[in-house]
Amino acid sequence: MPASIRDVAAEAGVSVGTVSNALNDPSRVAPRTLERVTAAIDKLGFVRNDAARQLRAGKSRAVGLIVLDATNPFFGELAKGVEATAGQHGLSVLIANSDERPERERELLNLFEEQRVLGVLISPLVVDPEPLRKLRDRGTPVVLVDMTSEDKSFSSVSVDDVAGGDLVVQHLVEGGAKRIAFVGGPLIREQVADRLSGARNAVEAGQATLEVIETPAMTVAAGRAVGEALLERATEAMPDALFAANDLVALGLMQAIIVDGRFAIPEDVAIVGYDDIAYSATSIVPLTSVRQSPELIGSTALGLLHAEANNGSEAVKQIVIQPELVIRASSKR
Amino acid sequence: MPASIRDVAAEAGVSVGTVSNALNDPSRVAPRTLERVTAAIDKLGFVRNDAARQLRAGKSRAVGLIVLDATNPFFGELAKGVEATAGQHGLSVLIANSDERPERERELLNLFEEQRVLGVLISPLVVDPEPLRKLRDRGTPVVLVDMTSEDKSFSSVSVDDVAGGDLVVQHLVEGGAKRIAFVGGPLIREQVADRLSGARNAVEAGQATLEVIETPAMTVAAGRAVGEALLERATEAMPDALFAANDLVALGLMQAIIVDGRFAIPEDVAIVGYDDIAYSATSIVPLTSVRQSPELIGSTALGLLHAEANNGSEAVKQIVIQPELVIRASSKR
DNA sequence: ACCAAATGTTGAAACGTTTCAGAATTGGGC
DNA sequence: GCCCAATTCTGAAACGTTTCAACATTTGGT
Repeated sequence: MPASIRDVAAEAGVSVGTVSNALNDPSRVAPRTLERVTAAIDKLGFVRNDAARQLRAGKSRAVGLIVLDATNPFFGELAKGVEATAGQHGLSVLIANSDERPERERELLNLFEEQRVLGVLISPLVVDPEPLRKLRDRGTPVVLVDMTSEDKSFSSVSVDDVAGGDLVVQHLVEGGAKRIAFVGGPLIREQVADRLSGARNAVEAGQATLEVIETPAMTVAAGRAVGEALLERATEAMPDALFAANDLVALGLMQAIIVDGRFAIPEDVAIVGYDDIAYSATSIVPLTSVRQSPELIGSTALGLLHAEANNGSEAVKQIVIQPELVIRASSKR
Repeated sequence: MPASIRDVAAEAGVSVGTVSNALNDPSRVAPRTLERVTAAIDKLGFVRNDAARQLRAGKSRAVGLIVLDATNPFFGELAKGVEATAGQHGLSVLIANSDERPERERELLNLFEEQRVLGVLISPLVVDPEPLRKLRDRGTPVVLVDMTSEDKSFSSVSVDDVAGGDLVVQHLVEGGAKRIAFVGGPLIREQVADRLSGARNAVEAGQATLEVIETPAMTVAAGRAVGEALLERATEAMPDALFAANDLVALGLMQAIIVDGRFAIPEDVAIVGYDDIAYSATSIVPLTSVRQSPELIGSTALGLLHAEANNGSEAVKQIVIQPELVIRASSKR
């Protein structure tokens, strides 16, 4: 039974209304009174009960963030961006983990709605927008993170993967690449397809050829397998530049080529990855990569949420962030 | 203005008490009534207001988790362990990020206390236990995660680093290592010192020598620097086994040795790391490492918290988890 | 058919805060 | 000393839920 505002009022010899004022707008209470109230609070160890405050206010000062995988550093950085911007608006952030399980995602949405959060930021799992739409229609703003919304009724923040692919291939061509291979997959994944499509744009503009090598997944192992296959080719059939659809694949390619030992990176083969995970900078040959700036995504998303919470649906908009090429040794020549 | 339980009661033609019962213990209400209530809930899109429920109940069904760095996969896995076990007890988890900043840590503790969480799991920043002690004394159980408590008044979950160091060196000696080097630092860090001390125990039991090479930090770059220094030695002065105090250092050592090319891993030099980060399994030569099982730490910590919330301070205890050696190619011989 | 027990339902109180209309006090100008 | 305005303080209502004693209805045994 923690001390309530009533206990504080009694201890300080004032009314509860005064204590409340002292808490929320100290300028409205006389200095002497304020002092007594503060003393009483300290003495009793009073801590405001947020449930009661929120019940009265009808809504909370918290936003919910649902990420796909707390283990992925990408989402950690995203959360940091969200938290930083939330702090500026006096909001707090509740982070939860859908673990890529749809039923967990539903549970969390319900939990957040019961909490009457100010809004929800979500990196959605499936393309079943029904629960999200319902939530939004009942008055909780929803912002999609790291994904475009098919329909334009949700705010969203995503990254321009076409531009990213374009950047990479432009850079490779400028470095003198003639035979480029794109490695990644499956191609049905929107992000992969967009990166490839950006690469195609850039190749057409330049003087190079583009070969596509599809992988079943984007892992180090998949990259290594493709690398070993490439090394069996005649030397003249070897691409002189590899664009991997993410960093893990790029690291796998790099490992295969280094173990083989016949080709130097970047002199004989340049390699570029995508995502700029922390380990890219520390690989044997530091990896050129495309940085998506998860922190920026996070803070932008929170900004949209805040706008929508204040101005309603007229504030809905889709923001596309431009990626950035981070050039390191694996492609420098 | 979302629908309240009162609106549902009116719609269904029953009293609010009945709706509440239907929500919390459906078996207590007649099937026909239950049906009407459910229909009314669906029709109105009613979602329970957790603030009111919590106000009435006096406490919430949520626990707070404060981590040092959301970006570190270690804490992501920890969070998963906590969430899984919390789910079994019908609790939800609010994750927040202290970002290694003391004032942020205090803010979050206050936020959680205002929310009247059932308890707090914290990977504490500094050794100023005062705010934690106060929180605990006001009735919120606190469990320290990944850190031993100097005094025994807090529950805690930590990992036995001495045992981990012992395991590693035992394994190396069994593989035939005669001249082992320990690489890591600074040695004032408790975890590093403990790992070294475990290594010393094992060396004394076996027939090998142990050299200590202290590093200023535990990064890939530091490991690579040590590796390059070792390679300048006469061949017969080269250690035949390297125990790195974490995986990043081990990866750096490995990179230096592979680039040099004179020594084979593990035939000439065995390498073992510590932490078993995800990238260890995918390095050029898969790395043997010591797994701390953050998920187990998390679920154990939540268990302690739950016990303390139910049984009070008599449930306080310190748990030390035994680490596990994961043997991969870098030390197999 | 009757009674007791079991089952189902009601309605008001209570949780701790904020809000706000109005009461009380203070202070300045004359 | 008096009046008006500005400042400060008060106290009760309201937020939406759960709880629980009391009331109502059904069931089953005889």
